[in-house]
Amino acid sequence: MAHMTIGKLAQSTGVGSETIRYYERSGFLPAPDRLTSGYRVYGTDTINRVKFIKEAQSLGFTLSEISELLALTDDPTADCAQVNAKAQMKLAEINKKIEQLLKVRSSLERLSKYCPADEQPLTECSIINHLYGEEDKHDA
Amino acid sequence: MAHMTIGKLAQSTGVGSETIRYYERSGFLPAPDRLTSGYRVYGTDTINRVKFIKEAQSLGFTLSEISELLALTDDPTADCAQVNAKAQMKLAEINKKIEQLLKVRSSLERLSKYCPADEQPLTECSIINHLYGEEDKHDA
DNA sequence: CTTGACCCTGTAGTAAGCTTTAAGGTGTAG
DNA sequence: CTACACCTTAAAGCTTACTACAGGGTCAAG
Repeated sequence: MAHMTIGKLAQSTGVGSETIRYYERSGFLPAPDRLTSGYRVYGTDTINRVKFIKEAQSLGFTLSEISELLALTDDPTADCAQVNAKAQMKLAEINKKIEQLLKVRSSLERLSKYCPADEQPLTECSIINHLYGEEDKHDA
Repeated sequence: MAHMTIGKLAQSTGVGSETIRYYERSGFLPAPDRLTSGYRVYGTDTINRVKFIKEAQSLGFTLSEISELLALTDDPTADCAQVNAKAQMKLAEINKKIEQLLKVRSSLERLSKYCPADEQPLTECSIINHLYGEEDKHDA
């Protein structure tokens, strides 16, 4: 299994062949060797690189950020501090998103709490009334 | 101020004129009356509708969901339960997102915690090692 | 009457990360 | 030899919510 075509790589990494070609086109994966037929041939190192991308995505990194991380791993003078800085930036972003969602959740929970949630007409609906800019009767 | 052109509506609602035309094109706002010049003319009801859209967006609803909410407000047989059902679905979505982000945050925090974060080479970096699929030495 | 702010339409571009399509060549099992 | 799965390319399409542009018409002030 030292050498494989794109379908095998796709299978080994759990992504589609099209996605792999897309990664190549976009510069996230290097151009692989080719058979005389033109078929792409990959070694196991590419499996690792694709898995790296997937793992980093699951940690919330975008492809362009991942591309920067990959560049660091390809740079012999790169150090841990550079990687950690990126992790800290991502953590800050994630914290911000969590904050926002918590706020949205509590607004929605509050509105929903006072909604009769039955066959009342919408004039009685705390949610609709709020959306139409009316003052809430149940402000904290 | 009972009647206004698109610029005034935009100003009153804090969105751009282009956005208002976009909402119309997309069916979120009804086609307004026109002057002989072709200029759109709006009444104050449209201000409310645009504000409704913005408020609902800030609660995490997408435009197509908002379109459903607007359809309910235009339907005399609609009741509160229908609105609340949508609010509950949105709450469930938001909760799911929050959960995911909390998981991602704790992964990232853990990885970062064990990263030397100094001038160590990347072979010592807990973050990079994790991304390359190596087992963490510090699993809980 | 000119200037400048405003309005019109239709089309295309943006971000992000793929997915799909069209039209065809290759490799292998039976 | 014939299926049939697999591979190739370039280009377009998808989603969401706008935003920008080109090329033109309108309105009010001075």
